[in-house]
Amino acid sequence: MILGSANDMADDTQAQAPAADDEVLEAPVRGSADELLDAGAQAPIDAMRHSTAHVMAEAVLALFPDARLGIGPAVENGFYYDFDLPRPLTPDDLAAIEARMAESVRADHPFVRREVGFDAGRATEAEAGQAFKVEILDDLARKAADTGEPMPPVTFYEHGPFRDLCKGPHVASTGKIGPFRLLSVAGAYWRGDEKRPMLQRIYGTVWETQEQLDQYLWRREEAKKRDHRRLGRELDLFSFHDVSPGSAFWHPKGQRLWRTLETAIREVQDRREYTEVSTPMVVSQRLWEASGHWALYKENMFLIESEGQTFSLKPMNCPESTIIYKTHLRSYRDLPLRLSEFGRLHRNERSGTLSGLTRVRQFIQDDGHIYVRPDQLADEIAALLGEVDEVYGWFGLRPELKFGTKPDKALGDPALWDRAEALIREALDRAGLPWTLKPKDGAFYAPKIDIHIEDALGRSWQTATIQVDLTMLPERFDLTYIDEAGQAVRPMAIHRAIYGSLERFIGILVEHFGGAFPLWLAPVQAVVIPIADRHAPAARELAAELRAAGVRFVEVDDSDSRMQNKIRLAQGQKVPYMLILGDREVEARSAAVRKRGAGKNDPQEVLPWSELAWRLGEEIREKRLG
RNA sequence: GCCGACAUAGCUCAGCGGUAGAGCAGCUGUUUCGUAAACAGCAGGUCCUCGGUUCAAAUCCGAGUGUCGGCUCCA
Repeated sequence: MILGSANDMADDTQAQAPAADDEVLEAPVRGSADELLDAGAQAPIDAMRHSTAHVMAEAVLALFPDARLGIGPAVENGFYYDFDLPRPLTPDDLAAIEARMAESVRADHPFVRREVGFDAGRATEAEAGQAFKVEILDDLARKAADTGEPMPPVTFYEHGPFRDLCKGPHVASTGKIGPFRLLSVAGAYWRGDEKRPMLQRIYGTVWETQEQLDQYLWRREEAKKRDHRRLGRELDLFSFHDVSPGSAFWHPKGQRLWRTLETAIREVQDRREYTEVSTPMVVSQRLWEASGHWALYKENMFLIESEGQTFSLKPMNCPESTIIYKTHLRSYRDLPLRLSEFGRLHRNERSGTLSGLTRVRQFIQDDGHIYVRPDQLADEIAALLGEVDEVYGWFGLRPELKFGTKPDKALGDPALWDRAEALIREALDRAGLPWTLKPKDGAFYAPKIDIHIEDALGRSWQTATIQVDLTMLPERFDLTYIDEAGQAVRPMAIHRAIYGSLERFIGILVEHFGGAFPLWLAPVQAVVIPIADRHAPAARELAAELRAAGVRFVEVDDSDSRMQNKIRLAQGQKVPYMLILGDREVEARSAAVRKRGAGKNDPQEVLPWSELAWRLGEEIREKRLG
């Protein structure tokens, strides 16, 4: 069971995971009034971004005098401000707000800081009908009362007609605000609490120079072009349909990606002495009661009634792994016992959270459960980090490790936690890979290492996980092995996934490569292009020779299109190699090799078939990135 | 789940009360061609679904479904 794997793993990164259009907009830090007041304005650019939020609030208030203000911090690439408004905003409204903002910038109002006594500050907001601001102040007051500290003074920032409760800092005047653009409107719960009112959040971006703004908008457009949902359609990899929301239909070419990845990780797992298992997808409620899922995860499970019994589609593999463990009495000599499983999982995610391949209801996980003696744990973790390093190297992805330690709510003996954390730390250091600490971010039953990767656009995604389970599987399922002294002893369990969810991983790879997969991974590795019909038989011969050499996915374009059109099509499908055959090549049993992305003036090789087959075969075997 | 937007041919989109359109893709024919689009013809639609308003609905209104942007959730 990979708790927190695949979807869950992903879930942890939702805040960082960008929207499809590459928007990286972070939610405000949730919690205390202090944090709500912190505008996120640390760097100078942030001060300008936060100042732009003030100017936007001024514009909104001018258009909607009854608007109530939430908060408006700077975020990565821009800012937002939350408003309670009498009606939903339209794109026209955004244009009107932008126009108002431009006026305020032109007027060059100075930002003026005012400090007033708490009561006066509260009265000011109360008179203005700004209930959310009053709430923030009341929270501050309550906190001061609780800690016995004196009531803090309240600061306002004013510019022109606008005044806002704010810690600052700000730029000197509105004229210092650079080129900006309002981007979108979204719903956002007040203080991030779904029980509180939903406000309208306007996102915007602002930069020092027009060039920077243009560059940013260009990057958003580029990101859209490599959106895996778009490329999935254009490259005919997969599709989604309303008959099964949140579950991909894998087309032949997408399935080839899946197969290639599966074959590759199996090779690693065989080498590392995993044994592969497969467990049922439909599982009785009784098992989930034993594992604790019924109490804590039932909402996310698809249930099936049959003959008076309740079953569920498995959302995780872990409990069933223990059933296989328990089919034998295990000896200390059997450990580590590495059980791998390509489990097909179903999780009934809330409808609004689904998104392409990155947040789905059905996915396949390259799951693994490793049962170890305590003395084997450190070595095993080190080996798993080695797996991650090797596998991510195939794609040119640099794994970023995050070490999550004991959370406040945790099961098991604290001494065991300390020990497990020390072992993880040791293993991380031994691996020599950079890692960061995320205190209290462990699972409730175990500390963990989550693996994040950055795609080509620098966006961070969580994919893999390594979790050290001292309690849950071993205790709940009463796992034991017989030690040297003949005593029954508890093993430790490691939950791990390297790709995580294949769906998500493929989605990330599509975006990472922009659809231009390296040869070893490409669903169409080469297209043989006969110039005229008379070259088609030779083209088919070449294709067969390539397949025999391990280039599995070769196509022959023997349509009656002209060569130019065939090249254009193959280029659009991002096929790594176009092999062109005319009279000269057929005569010499060679092919003109046009590589993906080659321009008019790039030199082009003409290679004999045998050499071509050998070269491409080598490129595949070495998983060369090209 | 919540807020908002969107849903027209396989794809990208136009049409926004008065007989459903384009480009690309597809099919057929002609063409056999040297590095990113040969030419011509044909075919292709419950305008997401259900209900309502209207003489008349792709178009206006309501509900549902799905998708998108966010928020929330996320063992």
